[in-house]
Formats: sequence, structure tokens, C-alpha cells
Amino acid sequence: MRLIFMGTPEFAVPVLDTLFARGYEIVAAVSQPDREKDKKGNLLETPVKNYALSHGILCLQYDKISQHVAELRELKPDIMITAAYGQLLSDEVLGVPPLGILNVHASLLPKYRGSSPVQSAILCGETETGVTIMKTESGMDTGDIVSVKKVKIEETDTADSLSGKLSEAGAKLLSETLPDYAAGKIALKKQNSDLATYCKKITKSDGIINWNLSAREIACKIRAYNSWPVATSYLHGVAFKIYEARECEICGTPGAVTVKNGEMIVACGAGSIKPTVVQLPGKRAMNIAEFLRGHKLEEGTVLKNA
RNA sequence: CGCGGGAUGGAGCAGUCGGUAGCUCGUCGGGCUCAUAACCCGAAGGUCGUAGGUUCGAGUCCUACUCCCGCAA
Repeated sequence: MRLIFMGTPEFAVPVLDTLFARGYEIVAAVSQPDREKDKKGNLLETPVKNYALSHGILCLQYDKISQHVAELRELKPDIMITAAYGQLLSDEVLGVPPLGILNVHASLLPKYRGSSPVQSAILCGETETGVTIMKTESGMDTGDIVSVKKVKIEETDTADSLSGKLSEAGAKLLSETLPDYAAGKIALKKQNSDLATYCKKITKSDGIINWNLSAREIACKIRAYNSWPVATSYLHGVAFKIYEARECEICGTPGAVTVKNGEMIVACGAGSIKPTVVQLPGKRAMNIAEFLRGHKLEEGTVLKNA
């Protein structure tokens, strides 16, 4: 079976890797153009491109895929698989492979349609999420469902760790489902759009902590936004990033800081949190004990939104 | 050459106007206590990122380089 894979970030790599390992004929891997730069201005390859190149797979990168339909047709794919590709596909593209296009989406559709399903699930305090394999159609994650697998969200999961689990689960599920799908043995299931929820693309400023929220909500935010953009507050006017934290019961004025027994306690709207891994601009992330050694926080210090 | 911050004993930080380093913690030794991430006494440990330059004298000023980080993408 000739297959074209489309994906861009780290999430897509295990999926591609599994397909490759199962011996599918991957005629091309399509990835978004390289956009990330390192500090010297060098472009960094996308994770999918990097994988493709090191495994001898043809890698294609298009600014606008809809302008390259002819090229895709020439590759004569039987099926196409997408996983966090990052571009909407036009009807023309959707019509290229005879078996259609399957998408690996990191949520239990129809919940969390959109571009940040993993972070949103953590942010909302979900204890369970999953991956859905669905037929790609022109709407945003609206296609019929092929298969689903649930994944538990642990208290310690961050967006990164959960994304890794979902990616592995998705890869496994796809490889289990694909043969039956190709053989026409699977009855597709429509999504109930009445139950749909959507999540937006995350921006830097979404990471700023509102201390009036409950400790529970803030703790979820810290986990959801690790490792990007990282839950952030401001200490004496400079960015103060919180990578990890624990919840506790103590109450106080939202944002007020107390240092006790080598721990830092920040009061929230309800309860408080104890940051355990933090970072100041120009510094590496460090655990709270290290941080407190060099930074004496006086009584009455308050973390602010800016 | 996108913008900016940083590099000081094992860790985190200070170091004013240039006058050869200090704090907190840790480590080691000793003491004290019913007891504590408690306290007391003492000790070890630093070519101040690298290479040059200015100077009587450089952690501090100048130049180049290396590495780390934040922002932007």
C-alpha cells in the first residue's frame, strides 16, 4: 500500500515511525516548512523532516499544500495519514488518495477539536483523554470516527508527557486499525457535533497566571503549559516562570508569597500552590530550594500579572 | 550577523567610584538538645567562562571568542 504521511511536530514522529516499522510503503512525508530558528538564526528541521531524512523517506515541504495537488497525485498514494500536520486540507487534496485521508487527533472527539487538545484537556482538569483516528474532511476535526483509544491523565502529567503518551497510543491504534480500514471492514461512526468542544491555538500570553483563580485551576495551568509557553507570573517586575508546583490548603491574599521551611507558598483565590521548579529570565530552570538560596523574598512579596 | 540577560568555591546569589573576594545553603570535624529541614563552634574549598588589551593595580574598564538563558520567529 502506497502511503503519504503528513505531520510536523514531535507528536507525529512515533506515528510515522510505527508505519515505517510495519513496512508500509511511505512514498513521501509532508511537513510544514522549517520555521523554527535557533539563537544563531539557523533554521531547525521539523521533527518529521528529521525522521524522514534519516530514514531515507522523501520529504516534501509546502507553504500551501493546495497548490501542489498535482505533485501529490503523481505519487499515486492509496491512502494518506495526517498527524498534527498544521495546515487545513482543501477538498482537492482530500480527493487525492482513493482510500481518503485518516487523521490522528489527540483527544476523544468530538471533545477538544482544534489545535491544542492535549493542553486543553489538562487545563480543564480532565482525568482521561485519548486519541481518535478519524476520516479527514474539510471541517475542523469533524470527520467520521474510525477508532478511539482512551488514555488516563495522571496527576503528574504535563502537556509534554501526555503528548508523548497520546502519540504512542495513536501510533499503536493506527497500526491496529489501518489494515481493517483499508479492507473496508470498519463501520465509521459519525461525531455528535452537539457535544463538540473546541480549543484554540495557545499563545505566549495565555501562560500568565491569574492568582484569583483556585489553586486547582492554577496547578492545571502549570501542567498544561509545561513546556510551552510555561505558566508565568511577575516577581518585582520580571518574568517568573513556574514549571512545576504542588497544591496546598493554606489561604491568603491572591499572589502573596510566603517562605517557610524552604518552600515558597503562593496564595491563590482558593488555597495556594507551592512552586517546585521555577525560572527567572536569563537563568536556567531550578528547583525552589536553589532559587530561595540566592533570592531572599521578604514578607509581603506579591506575584503579579505584569 | 534578529533583540536582550548571564558565566564568581559543590549549589544559588552579592560584589558600590578599578585597590587581589563575600552571603545563604551544602560538605567535613566538633559541641549542644526531650526534640526540630533547630542551634552553637571550627575547617576545607575560588587561576572570578576563555584569550588578549588598558592600568602601578582588573571580578570590576576595552576587544574577540565559547557556552547558558529569556524574548522574537
